[in-house]
Amino acid sequence: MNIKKYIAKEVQRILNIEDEINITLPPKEDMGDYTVVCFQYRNEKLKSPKDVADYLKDNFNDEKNYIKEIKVSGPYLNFFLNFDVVSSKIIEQIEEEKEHYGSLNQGDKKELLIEHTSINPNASPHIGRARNSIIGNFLTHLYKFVGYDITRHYFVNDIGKQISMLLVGVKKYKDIDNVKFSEILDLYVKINEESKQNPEVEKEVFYYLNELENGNEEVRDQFKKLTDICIEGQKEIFEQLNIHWDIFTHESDFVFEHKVDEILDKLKEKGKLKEDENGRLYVDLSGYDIPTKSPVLVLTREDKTSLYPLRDIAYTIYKLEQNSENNFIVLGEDQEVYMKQISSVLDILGYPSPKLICYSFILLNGGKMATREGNVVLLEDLIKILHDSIEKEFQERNITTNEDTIMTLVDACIKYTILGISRNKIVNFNIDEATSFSGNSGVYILYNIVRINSILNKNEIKQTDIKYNHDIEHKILISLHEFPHEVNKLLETTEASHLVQYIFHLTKDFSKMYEEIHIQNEEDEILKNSRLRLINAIKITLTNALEILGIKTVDRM
RNA sequence: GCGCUCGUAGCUCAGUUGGAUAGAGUGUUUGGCUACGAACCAAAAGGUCAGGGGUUCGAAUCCCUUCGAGCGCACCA
Repeated sequence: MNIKKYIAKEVQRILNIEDEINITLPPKEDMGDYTVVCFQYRNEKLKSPKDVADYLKDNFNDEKNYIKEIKVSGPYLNFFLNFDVVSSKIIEQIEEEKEHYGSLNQGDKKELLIEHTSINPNASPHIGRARNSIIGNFLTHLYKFVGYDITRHYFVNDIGKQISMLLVGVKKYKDIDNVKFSEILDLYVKINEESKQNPEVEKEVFYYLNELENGNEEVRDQFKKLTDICIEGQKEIFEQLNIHWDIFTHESDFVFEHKVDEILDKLKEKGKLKEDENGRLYVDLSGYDIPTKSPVLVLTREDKTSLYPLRDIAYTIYKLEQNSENNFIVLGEDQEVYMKQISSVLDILGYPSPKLICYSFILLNGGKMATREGNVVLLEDLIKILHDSIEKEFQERNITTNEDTIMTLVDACIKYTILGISRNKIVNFNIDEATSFSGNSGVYILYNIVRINSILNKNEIKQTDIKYNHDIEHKILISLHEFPHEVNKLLETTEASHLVQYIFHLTKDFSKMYEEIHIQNEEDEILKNSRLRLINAIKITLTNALEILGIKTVDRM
């Protein structure tokens, strides 16, 4: 059953048009349950929107008896649903589909490849970087939910200047065999400071880079050792947020396996590879619409060692060869133009481009976070702070709990907060707000699901007739029925904040229902059961919605 | 300087893709735990939707312009 489609079809039939009919929700509940705005359907015969509304009302054939009343309110045509018929259909659909409710199996087991995070292996991730991971993780769960078969990729940047810089730092202040992940960030900040004063550091950095690209096995081992420590450390932190990957690909592989040389050869064949007076190789991208001063992309240094774009192109082609149809990448806004350059090169080489999901930065106290400068809030620190304050909340309430529950709440707080803000909006990170558990927060949502559980555990659901007699119940029913539309919308916009809004409104409505009407003490057996089934349906829908965000629920808290 | 993104309540953000009187959370003031968990609910106050112009039945939403913020603009990754 799809009530919107039902109404839309009938409107199309009456007006004899093919246009997509936009069905909206009226601004106030007492105005109706669904609205058709009639301005755009005026024609020769029906000159005013009110004429259209009247005409639609008079000719509407409600053959399934879903509609109780149709009211014309100026240019608006408002539909009041017949809940005696519709309620049980909505509830039964959710009960049948359970953990799949909301999915229309849009993916149909097709494969989908997504790359996200890919942090430089020189430090512990900060919350700015985590936005990438959390969005990537959301997309993974979204597409999985609608039936795609997902492969998650992580590009290990193990060959760049930063990692060489770090190597110099570690060698200087520490021992490469004994350095711990937790020490890496300090070492990295320290050596960056020093390289500003001492040009010798930079020299050394390039020395190791050169040796690496020239196949010096010992240097290669050292790079590998260092990146492995970092990647393992990062994985451990992301594990706490239940974020994982299937495939880790090392950037250096594309150099050692001469994949980058193949790219250069192909570009040469196409006549697009040029060399400047210093011996650097670059691609000429004139003809492509790229907002840079000069339409070129430099691929190698003077000594022909590869620059990042060249290795990235090789990597992207590797991914495209596995999946060229559903190929996603999550990148910060600073990479947007760069990605256009890469796409242009891919086009020259005859490849499509990955679908780019972009997001704006997270600012700290109004300023940008920079690993190099050390002014960052580390994800692991945020996790600790949240963990401790949640633990304290439990103690104050005299509730015994466990580590799993606390960590699920921590995870919910972080993801809910980050995903609640539109991707292209800058996030001003505030530690006090991030650790607030009241109002619109992940904890609020999980708390209300716990209240539902608490009632369901004490009462058995019997399959009786369904009836509701309260406005808030009707409002919730419509929200529940809207969920598959919401998921569909997500696939178009890939904007998680829409779903966060949906979750919050539904949760708030439940909370209101909980406050205003009896459930387990209701004497009318049919009403009581209907309400139990309603809150169970709310639980299923919320759980599914949270699953899409990558958030788990708890039974008790 | 040019390009992209953003500017909505004291603060943090929504706004159903151009529709009805612009909404939440937080903060402030106030009321509610002898009914299912008060990490909750209810009420009040709070707005020149950055400013100006335009498009039309209708604009926070689209176009132009000014101001402000973030990001980017080849040899970092």
